[in-house]
Amino acid sequence: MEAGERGLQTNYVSGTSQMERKKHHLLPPSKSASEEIIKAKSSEGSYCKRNSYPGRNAYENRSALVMRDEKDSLGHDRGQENFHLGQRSHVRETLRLFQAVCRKLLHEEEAKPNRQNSHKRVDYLVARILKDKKKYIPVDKKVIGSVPGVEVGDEFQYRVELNMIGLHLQIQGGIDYVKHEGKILATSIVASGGYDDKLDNSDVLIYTGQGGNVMNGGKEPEDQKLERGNLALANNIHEQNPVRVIRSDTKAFEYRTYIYDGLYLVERYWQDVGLHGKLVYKFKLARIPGQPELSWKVGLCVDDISQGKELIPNCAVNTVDDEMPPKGCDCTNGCSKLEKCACVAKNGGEIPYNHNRAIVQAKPLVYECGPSCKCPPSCYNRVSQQGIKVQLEIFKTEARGWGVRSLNSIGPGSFIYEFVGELLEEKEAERTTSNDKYLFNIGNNYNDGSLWGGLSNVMPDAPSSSCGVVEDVEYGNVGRFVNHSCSPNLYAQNVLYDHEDKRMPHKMLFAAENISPLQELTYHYSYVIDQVYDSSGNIKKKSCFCGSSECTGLVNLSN
DNA sequence: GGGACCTCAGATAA
DNA sequence: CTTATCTGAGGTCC
Repeated sequence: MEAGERGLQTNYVSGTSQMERKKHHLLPPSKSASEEIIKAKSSEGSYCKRNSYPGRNAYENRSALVMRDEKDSLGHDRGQENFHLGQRSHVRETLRLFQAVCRKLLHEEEAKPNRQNSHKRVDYLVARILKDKKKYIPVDKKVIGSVPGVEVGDEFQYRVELNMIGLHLQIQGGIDYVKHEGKILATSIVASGGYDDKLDNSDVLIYTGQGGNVMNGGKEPEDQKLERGNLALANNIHEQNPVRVIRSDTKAFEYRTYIYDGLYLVERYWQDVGLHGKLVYKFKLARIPGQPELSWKVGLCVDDISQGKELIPNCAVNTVDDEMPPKGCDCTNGCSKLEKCACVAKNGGEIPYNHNRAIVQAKPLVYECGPSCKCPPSCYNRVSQQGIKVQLEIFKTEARGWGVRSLNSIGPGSFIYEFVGELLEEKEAERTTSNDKYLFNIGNNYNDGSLWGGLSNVMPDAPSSSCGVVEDVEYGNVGRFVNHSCSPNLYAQNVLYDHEDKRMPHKMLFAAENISPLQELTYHYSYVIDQVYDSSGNIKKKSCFCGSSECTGLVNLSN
């Protein structure tokens, strides 16, 4: 295999013939960028990259498309695999950064007393900033077929995110296309119900063409023309090249999401009379078989999934005893007067959460309003104390025993659950730890880089320093089932609200990124190297199967 | 109070 | 340089 070809490969294989396959392997991201990434990532823990991608339910049994490739030529596909994994962390990093800065700016907007001259479109603003800072995934030419690093089931909050990672390069347009050998071919579409589409749950999608002022109510409706996006989609039929489909789910839990639904082929198109009486184009797209099932489809039968399995009840109240609580704030208006609120002061002058209850950024310690505060439960500074909001489920993973996943989409910064454990002095922890208990340090997530100075460090991948040892005991909640990952999607945040003992903060787990339904929740067990010994004095290590490209392959703990 | 509808400013690619 | 575009926020109406 030529090194240069590596980047040309996409994960897509439709037919069996080499000729057919070639059609779908077009227009890669830049070769130099790909090679750089491969170099940077492939040396890290390669043997750990087994069956699953980091924390993705739908990928545990991997895409059949890739499997087929692996049969063809093993060496070749390992390179491709590495490339994908490298790109994947790149993609995740980019999205996290975007989301983190969005939360930050949104937070600032919310704090403004009058919203007159405020930026209404935080998404555009942040997109611009990241573009200027060259944080976008570089795209030399538009990719036809799978985009490396993006997997079926991935979810996004804003359209610009699709643009940022090269999944769909139109900011608002629904049909993205590229010129190829004198013809325009559609590369991706966004189906969000703006037009009169048939968006049922089958693998067939009837997509309405663009134009005709269907979306623009101000103008006279016209017949749609077979040009631009419509022409591109029509051309796809002859070329048989795949189209990436991104669906919008407006009925998602909490907020709307865009979901990457995988590759489709345009089968035919026709004209129809639209709602306004003018002609529109309709395109029939069929999902290419062999791709991972979409979780939102599975989500339609949530009841089936949860049957016979344990659904987690609301988070157990913490185990801290009832010492006299400290004095809280006297705010009666939900602590919106920042300069007057005692709790806000403890947080450095701001409420650490957005109005949508997402934590803005990791801090060494977050002070929520507590029982002694006069503010109502609806106060923006009461989030994690209100317990689990997402539906969690314990499930059997492929290679890691039991794990935990959510039945809902989870927005970045959302509170997930409280780790209920018991604080122990380190020595005592060593002494009392038996083989089957979880023992690990909970780091504090303090990150000193200012947002603008250290953009890439806004939301840490893993706790950094340690400040105590927690042992999960028998009354431990869902946290005991959450697996370790070297590139986790949760992180632990210290929170105080019902007492002021900084040695015993609540360990609250928040989402570090957008998490799709049924995707496994993981976090970094921030262990301290060489700290855990077995009974004969040997350091305990355990193979790690998290599948992350950053995986070291070993977890130093007894598990 | 929430959902459906409207309006309007918008950034970018074509 | 226009112009089109399955945004996204905010408002209104029921």
